[in-house]
Amino acid sequence: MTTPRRYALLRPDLLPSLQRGVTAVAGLMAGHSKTLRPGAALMEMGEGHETVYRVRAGWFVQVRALPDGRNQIIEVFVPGDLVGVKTMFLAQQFETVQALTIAAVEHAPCRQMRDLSASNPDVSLRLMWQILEDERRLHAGIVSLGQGNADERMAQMLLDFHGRLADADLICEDASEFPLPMTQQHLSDLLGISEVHVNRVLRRLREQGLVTMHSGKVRLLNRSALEMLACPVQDAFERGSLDTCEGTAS
Amino acid sequence: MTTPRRYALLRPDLLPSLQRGVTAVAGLMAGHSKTLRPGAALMEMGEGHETVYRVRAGWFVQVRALPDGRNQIIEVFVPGDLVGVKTMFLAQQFETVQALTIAAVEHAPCRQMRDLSASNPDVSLRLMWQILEDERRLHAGIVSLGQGNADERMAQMLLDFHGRLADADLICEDASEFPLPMTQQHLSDLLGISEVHVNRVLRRLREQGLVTMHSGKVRLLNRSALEMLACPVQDAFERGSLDTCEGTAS
DNA sequence: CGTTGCATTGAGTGTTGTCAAGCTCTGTGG
DNA sequence: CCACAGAGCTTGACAACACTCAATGCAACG
Repeated sequence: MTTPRRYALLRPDLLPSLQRGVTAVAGLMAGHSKTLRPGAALMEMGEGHETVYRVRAGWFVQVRALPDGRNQIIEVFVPGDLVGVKTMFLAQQFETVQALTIAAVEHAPCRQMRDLSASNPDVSLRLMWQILEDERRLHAGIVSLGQGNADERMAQMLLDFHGRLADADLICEDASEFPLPMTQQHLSDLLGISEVHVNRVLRRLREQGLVTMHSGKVRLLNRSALEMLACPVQDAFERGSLDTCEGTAS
Repeated sequence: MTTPRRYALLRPDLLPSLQRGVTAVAGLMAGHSKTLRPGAALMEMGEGHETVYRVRAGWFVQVRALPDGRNQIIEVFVPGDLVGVKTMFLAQQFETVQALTIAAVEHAPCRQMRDLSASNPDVSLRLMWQILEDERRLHAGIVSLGQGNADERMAQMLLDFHGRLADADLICEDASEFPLPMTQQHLSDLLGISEVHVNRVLRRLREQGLVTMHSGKVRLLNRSALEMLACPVQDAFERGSLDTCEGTAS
């Protein structure tokens, strides 16, 4: 069997262990599920938590609310992601995790998961893998926020979601349309751009024939132009083998 | 015995295990050390790596180089940090880790560390803890880059380093001066601000009597004003109990 | 048919980036 | 001891990008 794209970065010899871990974690959670309405919080900032979740359906965001009313979306979770692995080890949570859509999760007690992971390296690897993936996305986010202008951030984000949904088998790899259940306000909080400017960037991309966005659906009209735009702030993994980037850079 | 501040966020019942893990990891690395000159790379982007390191002395930065010449510093490592835990599991590395100063590291083979962590939950927890700390700082970085203006980012960064050095017992908690072996170019790459603007921000802070920076030494002249400035983008842990923040916010 | 939430647009402002020059310090070689 | 070079720091002038404020459009929904 061949390595799925989502595990392309894993050391190949660890793949069997990870796959056993995925099964074991799913097994522990099987049968314990919960559904949430849009806007409902899965975890609240400032508390300790005793449960670890796996997203079965729907989208979630992890948001840091600043004392003066600003918000920063730190991560977005889609089906298949584990949520709350960190909080298995921490006494306190700094962010709120809330549903963007109608959503369903499975869950298991932290304590049980910790015990299982202590006795089963496969489970431990599964948990570690989730954190490593989170971290990879955080790195991408830092680069995007730190070095990208508004257009680059937007393009990078769109391609990132497209890739993640394809990895999770929620859309076909070469589908040009995919769901994005976020308002422009959400995008603003995710990209660190004002809401008004998000709108202007989207207009520009639309006018250039790159992307349209309507009622929660994104359509990528010119993927390669978008990749060109996002390229400077994308990591090699997302770029794939496509090295067309440094062309006419200053 | 009382919990050290650096472990304040860990679930208290895990503290003994973590401390055993720290010892076990140190034991595995004991005797294998290496020194580096400023600018030397510990790990290079694009390769696989077979070694995990622990910083014994000096500062390191993890940098993502963009194809058009821009750079983003993603993390900074100081003594006590483990470097390369991620790469124990990944086939490829996306960032370069390089020394800012003369530095010394201890190291152990990835494979050995992985085997040890599979058989010893204490070691596994020690590795996990490093990643969780990294992730906590990445979250702080995302918030700072996404929501903070140049002044806020600078203030947050200064307080962050002060706290980390104090946690690592490299300076006294209430010392007002600490080393910061970074050029303004480095700060620019870390904060996502142009080099010229970094200079302007520093001048402003100096003129307001908040901070001075000379030849790699920072002096915090008015810590509480700096905390006030950074407050919006700081997490509750860094703020401590100080809740003076939302005062006159719009 | 008004209300509500979200999207869109324009005008004006301000923070930050860019370009270009000059400065300070330090180490090196004459 | 001095001249020089190089790295890093400082400053000013100007341009660009992004933010704010404010108004309007638009669709869903009761």
